Amino acid sequence: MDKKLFFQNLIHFIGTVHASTHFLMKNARSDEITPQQHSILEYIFFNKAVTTSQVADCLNISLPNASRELKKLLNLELIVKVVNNKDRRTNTIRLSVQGQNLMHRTFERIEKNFWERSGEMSEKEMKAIISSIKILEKKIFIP
Amino acid sequence: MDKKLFFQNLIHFIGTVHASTHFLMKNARSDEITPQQHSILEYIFFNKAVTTSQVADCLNISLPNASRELKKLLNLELIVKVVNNKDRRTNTIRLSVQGQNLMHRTFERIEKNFWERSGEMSEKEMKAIISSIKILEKKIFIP
DNA sequence: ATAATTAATTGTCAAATGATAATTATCAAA
DNA sequence: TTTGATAATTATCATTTGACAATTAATTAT
Repeated sequence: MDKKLFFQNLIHFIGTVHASTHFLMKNARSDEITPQQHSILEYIFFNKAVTTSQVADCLNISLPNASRELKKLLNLELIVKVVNNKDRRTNTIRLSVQGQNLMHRTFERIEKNFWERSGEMSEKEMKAIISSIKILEKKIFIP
Repeated sequence: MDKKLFFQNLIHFIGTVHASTHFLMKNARSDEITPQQHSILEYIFFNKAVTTSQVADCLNISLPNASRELKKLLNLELIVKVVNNKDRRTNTIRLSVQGQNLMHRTFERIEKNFWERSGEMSEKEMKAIISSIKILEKKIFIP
């Protein structure tokens, strides 16, 4: 298989994932927070504990701006911040209980959108999808 | 398989795709355009011909703001706009040659980032990935 | 033919995000 | 222990994006 063609397929797939995401996100994001703040909370949600630098690096935000947004989230009490003992310049950031609740509520709305679009799904279909996801997560979209 | 668990896996996967996208996008986006304008160009790129309303709907932008961004892209000569004969209130928007070139250059940088991260990939691996993508595109991320 | 819709545009203001310089605190190495 | 590097913060300004009202032109329905 041609590498060029392979990559084209991949890019196309990423495009469709983004399009689907836009659809699933409709009316799903809490209006307490901005889109970027949602991305940050989502990132923390999946990674459990992160530093300011990690947020900046992984979401392509400058460190000062990441720090600013995290401060806002802290003021909203959606995250908690603890200074690391190992290296006291860094801090560990986690979701607060409120932050977790907010994300859960958001995911519920997304789930609603999802099932409305997809309709019923057989056991077999679900299993095929999950195993496809596992393959892609192993080889391409390393979590 | 539990529907709830199935959806959790799916959400997690979408999260990893987004994270990977952020990584692949590093230094890839042309600095002639803003992030949102890039999304719009990407959307037009994959859908060939779209209307202003479609851009607004699919990218979750209000119609006035979509119109504004498209006007900027038109001034940059990255898109072309033709009034539809069927319904003269609407217009068909496509990438200009310049717009196509810009996207191709962007994808080349993304591709470079991708192979740097992934290293070599066997024929067998590529085929497994493509067929996983096809399954997901058929059932979940309908293009 | 008129009225009611619809797609798109323009203009305006507020808010979010991006970029950059300067500062503080901590750590690591010479 | 001084020097240099790193993580994070604060402050500031420019740009981008979001929200909304008003308008125009074309279409559809009555």
